[in-house]
Amino acid sequence: MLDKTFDPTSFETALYERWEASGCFNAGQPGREKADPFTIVIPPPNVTGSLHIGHALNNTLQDVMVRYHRMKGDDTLWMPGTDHAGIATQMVVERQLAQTQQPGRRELGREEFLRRVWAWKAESGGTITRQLRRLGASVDWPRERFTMDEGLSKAVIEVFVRLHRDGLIYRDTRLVNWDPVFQTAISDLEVESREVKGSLWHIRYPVEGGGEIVVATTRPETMLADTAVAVHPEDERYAALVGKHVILPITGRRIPIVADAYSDPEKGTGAVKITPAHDFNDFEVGRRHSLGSPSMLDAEGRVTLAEIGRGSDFLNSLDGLDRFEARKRIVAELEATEALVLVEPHTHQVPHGDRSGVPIEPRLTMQWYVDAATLAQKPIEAVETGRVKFEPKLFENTFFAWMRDIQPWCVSRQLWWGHQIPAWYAPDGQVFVARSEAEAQELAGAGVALTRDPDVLDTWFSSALWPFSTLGWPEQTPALDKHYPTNVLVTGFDIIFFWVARMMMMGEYCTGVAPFSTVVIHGLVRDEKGQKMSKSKGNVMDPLELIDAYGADAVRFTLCALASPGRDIKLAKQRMEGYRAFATKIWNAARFLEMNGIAPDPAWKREDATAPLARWILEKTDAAVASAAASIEAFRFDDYASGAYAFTWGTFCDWFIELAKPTLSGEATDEQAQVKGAAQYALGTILKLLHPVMPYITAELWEKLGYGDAVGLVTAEWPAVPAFATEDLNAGGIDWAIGFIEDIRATRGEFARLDPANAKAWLGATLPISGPGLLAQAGGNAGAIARLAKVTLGDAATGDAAQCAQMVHGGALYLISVGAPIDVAGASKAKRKDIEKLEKDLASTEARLANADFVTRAKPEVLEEMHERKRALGEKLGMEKGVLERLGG
RNA sequence: GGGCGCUUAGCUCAGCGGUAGAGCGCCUCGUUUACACCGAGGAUGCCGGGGGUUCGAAUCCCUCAGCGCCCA
Repeated sequence: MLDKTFDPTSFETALYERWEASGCFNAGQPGREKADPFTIVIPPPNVTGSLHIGHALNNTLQDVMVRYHRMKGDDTLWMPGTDHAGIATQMVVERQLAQTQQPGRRELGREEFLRRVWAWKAESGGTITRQLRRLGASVDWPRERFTMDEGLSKAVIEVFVRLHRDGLIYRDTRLVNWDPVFQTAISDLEVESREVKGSLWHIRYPVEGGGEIVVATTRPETMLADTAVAVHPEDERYAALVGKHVILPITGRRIPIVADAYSDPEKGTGAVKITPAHDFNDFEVGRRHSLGSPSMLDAEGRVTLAEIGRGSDFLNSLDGLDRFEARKRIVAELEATEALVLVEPHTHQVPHGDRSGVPIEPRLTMQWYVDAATLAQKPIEAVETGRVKFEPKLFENTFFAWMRDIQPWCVSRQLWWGHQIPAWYAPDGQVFVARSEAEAQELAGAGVALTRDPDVLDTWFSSALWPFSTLGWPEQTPALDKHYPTNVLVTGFDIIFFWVARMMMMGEYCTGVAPFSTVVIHGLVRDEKGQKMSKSKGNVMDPLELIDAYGADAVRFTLCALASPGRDIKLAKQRMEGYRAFATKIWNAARFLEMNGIAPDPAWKREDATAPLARWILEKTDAAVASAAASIEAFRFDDYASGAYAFTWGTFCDWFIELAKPTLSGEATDEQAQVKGAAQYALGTILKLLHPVMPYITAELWEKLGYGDAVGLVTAEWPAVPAFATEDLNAGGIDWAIGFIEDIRATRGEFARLDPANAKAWLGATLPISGPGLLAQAGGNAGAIARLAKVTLGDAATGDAAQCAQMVHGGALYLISVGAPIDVAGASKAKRKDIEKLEKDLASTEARLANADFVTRAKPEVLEEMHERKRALGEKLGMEKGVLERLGG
């Protein structure tokens, strides 16, 4: 017997353990050797991470698809794992070392430090994968991969070597985004703009031979490395100065005034200082004018005079100062020497490292670059030709915009944790890229001393290989053969560039095909006010806490139901309460069936179900199954959830169970047996239907009610929809009965509504209702109608209409004898309102039919519908007027 | 500044050419063979403003306004 109260926490964890232990989530289930594959690779979460609500959404959607396809009989693989998150992980371990007063990274040395990182990973790297289990994610755990695994590392080396061989990876000296905290290059995507309230300093630069030019800058300290002043070629104010030189304050260096369209005459003074080594735009200007590009900051963001030379005592005193301290001193010095003209408050966007949180420095260094523009060609074409589709399609624009303007991808990082670049240098600087040191030595020749590049690759380099490296590439493994290319990638739109673009570039390059055929983009999960969740705002919702409070199924269902394609989700706890109530409803419905001796019947045959109610629920069930499948296949997770909800609660609980009660409580007839048979089938189908989104409660009920064991549901066959399914959705007049019951209930309300004293007396009472042909029309549903509408049915309309509640239904008048006085005023008011509405509708329908253009141009079926509408409205209007008349109104 | 979206019932959102839908909330009523995390009934919409296309527009086009996101 089911417990009276539904408590998800009492069975969720145990169920998951059984599922996992049984291996039912794994690909290659028995008998599916020849089945179609269905494959999703998880976008590998950061190994240092923990599950946030965005992961919960992302993985719920994947799980819905995966569980659905598994039930459809596909050989389904959901590949799990994590990425090694170079900077984040190194940061975590370094912080841990510092907190426990252990020697730092540099003191430990690379080898020992890496040993510590692996130790950390072994101990703490499983947080997020444990949490995925709590969510119910049905991934193939035995195949779990990590981007630093041996096989995946081998793939990384292989790709690097191949790219190098093909000239698609090269070393270059360019400006990179430099993170002074981590002292490494980071990618554009790891940089976020933050609005900063700063100043615009106007500085006077004396012109050689007399005069001056005032430049405006947000970064005065970089003037130490200025190599020019630029003015707009058409700016008449400065035309005479172009070609002359200025003498830089502080360093005393002589630099040219150049004409360059980069300078905006409208901004500041119209003259800008050019510091090629410290600004991306200036770097371009420098290149156009063949300027030098000395740096004035070192890797830690401290002033260095190494490239600009020593000079005055003041200049020399800056050596080694932090960049912000140097700015203060330089501004003070400029002020003291009256070189500072003006300081304006100025709010501007400053790039910050997303991990370190400090302003990044553009820094001129030699790094390894991937020729992304070339690699992007095939992915672009794949999307253009529809080989890869975005859902929703709109996001293809975002993809194109980025891919068509893609910059060289800097892949080297000055870190220790990651895939060390397979490049070795000879003493003369010659580079040998090879799969191993031995291979490099072979290339270099015996006896040449080789040093390996100390840098590692960007984490995204290995993540980009994830869809095939996890399946064994570069080996042509059976798994790769079967499951690659994968079917779907699911990700948030904020991460299109990280995942989608890079996986597609590498997939096309390495395997010749796109790594997936559909990209499902979902929105961000925000708080109920639509604000982004953040720790600082304190509005973060922890999915684990939500699961504890509402159950994993309710959390999953909520996310699924709210997942309109590509739209952000405003998540309120209230929604989860609502869907927890849904889970409770299912539980109670199951209990009701159990209490009525309705049990799974493997021998049950749908052909035997001839009773109208049985036929009716079977047909509704079939329609719900078809619609759920179509929604999931169309990636309409919201439609899937709301359709299943409406069917389960509205159709099955509110109508089927209620209509079945008279039969169930009566004699053990053949009809009762049929209704019970249909009921057990419908409930079993509901459990299957909801299993992709609510795996726990469905499995628990599946087992407790005796449909099978909870593990079995995972691979149970998705319900079949027989061909006769939608033939007759009004089997035996059930739909008529429902409409009739609804009208009686509404009529009661109208005729009792405004008179509380009487209302109470007869709202609760069973009243006689009669009308022409009623008993014949009600047929086998008479008992149910009587029960649900609280009436006793009679066949002919008799009695004094003025003393009865009157109901117009389907072109006939029905009288409900009332034991107490009816609310004449209230009913008249309601009728007048009905009549008004009917008159309005009729008038507009008639107007349309009177329009010659409409009659000649509208589709025939629309025209016919209008005629029928006119007829029905006219008929109903006439009858409602009669009702009002008899009421004396 | 450039690009993309959004604006539909009090709230959150579906619908995207044939007379407006859901969930939640609200109001009234209700201990009936599961369920008060429930049941029954009800109210509520110039579908952001304006213009156009069409026999017909929430739905297509233009425009304005407000909001949001991305890129510079």
